[in-house]
Amino acid sequence: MSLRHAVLGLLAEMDGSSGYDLMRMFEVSLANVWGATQSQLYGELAKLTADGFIEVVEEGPRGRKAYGVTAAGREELRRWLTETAPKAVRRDEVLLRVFFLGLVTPEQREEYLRGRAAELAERQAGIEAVEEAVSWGEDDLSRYGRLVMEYGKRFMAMRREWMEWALRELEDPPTSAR
Amino acid sequence: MSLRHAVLGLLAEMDGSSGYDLMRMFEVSLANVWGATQSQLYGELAKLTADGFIEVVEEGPRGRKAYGVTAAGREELRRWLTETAPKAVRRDEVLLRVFFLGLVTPEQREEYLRGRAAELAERQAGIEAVEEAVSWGEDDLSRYGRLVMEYGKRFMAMRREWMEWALRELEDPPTSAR
DNA sequence: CTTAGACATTCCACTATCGACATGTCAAGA
DNA sequence: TCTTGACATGTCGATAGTGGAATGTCTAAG
Repeated sequence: MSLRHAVLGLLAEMDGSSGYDLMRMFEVSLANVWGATQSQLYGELAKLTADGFIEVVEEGPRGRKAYGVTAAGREELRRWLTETAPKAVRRDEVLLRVFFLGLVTPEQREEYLRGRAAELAERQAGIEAVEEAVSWGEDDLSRYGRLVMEYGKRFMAMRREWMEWALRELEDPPTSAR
Repeated sequence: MSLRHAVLGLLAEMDGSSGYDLMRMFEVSLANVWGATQSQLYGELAKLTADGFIEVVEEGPRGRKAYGVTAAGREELRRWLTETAPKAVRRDEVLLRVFFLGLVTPEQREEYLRGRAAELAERQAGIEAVEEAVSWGEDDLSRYGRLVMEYGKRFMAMRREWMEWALRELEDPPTSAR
């Protein structure tokens, strides 16, 4: 149940945000870390309110509701951060397909890997665009957001290198040739 | 809907496997790539059978059912591999928490990162154990499984290095100190 | 003979996620 | 004034995923 904590965390750092504001943060800052759709987000806001972890602190124009985290919400967030263990990612569709690459032709294999590498290049460009666009302040979100961004860069660089290695490996098989 | 294709792919390479056999493959070979629980797996086998992508080719002791991929199944697999685009991962609980690390004490931040690094070391040991235990043959699954395994190693090494960097970054903040 | 443990399947209730749709407000410029 | 586009919230149905329990069979060791 991490969407809940993503919302709670965002709200804790950006008090008085609306669902719409949060949605934008999910799209920009959290895009590669924890995605969310509108329906999920508004649904979670309703549940969090019902559970007493957040509350509407102000109603603005266009039906805008600004939320704030309650004491219970802060406690829940602290509990999640310090007392629960994150579970490791164990799903990667790109890699899953690599596992089955033996089922297609050599040309298709190469096409697949080159295609993924191209996507990666695009995402890399995207992350650099965000990096330049975001005004990095001295607040906590900037501070730790920077760490996450650096991770994203390293991650993509690593994947790129691995793909190049895999392509070489495929055209020139190791030790015992077939 | 990738569980479906993971099952189909596994079955295409290991014809005549039972749900139980597949379950073990998910646990060992696919653990870091695409996880599945029993209930999911058996449910998917039933659906795949209903859709005509696989069929029971043999019934063994203990109610064992050995499955085989049908022509339609092979076609579906080929289609998936060559005509559909994989969607990028965009969920990482470990990183999500890093984003909110500003909400806890410096000691807890460090504890968190060190804890993740320890987990990583464990997983690294695990992957090496699997590497040694698995009999790497010359079949396709071994060939491409090796690529995936190499990815796993690089991934964990990268995360480790990043965590060490992040720890240094936290104790010695960059440019404009606070 | 007994029993532990691997083999093997199936069902269930719950929660999470996705994608599309519906509805409406407000500000600014043509 | 009209229209466009950003702002803003919400509902729905379908599918996917989790975790646990129930049930039973076969084999090998003691």
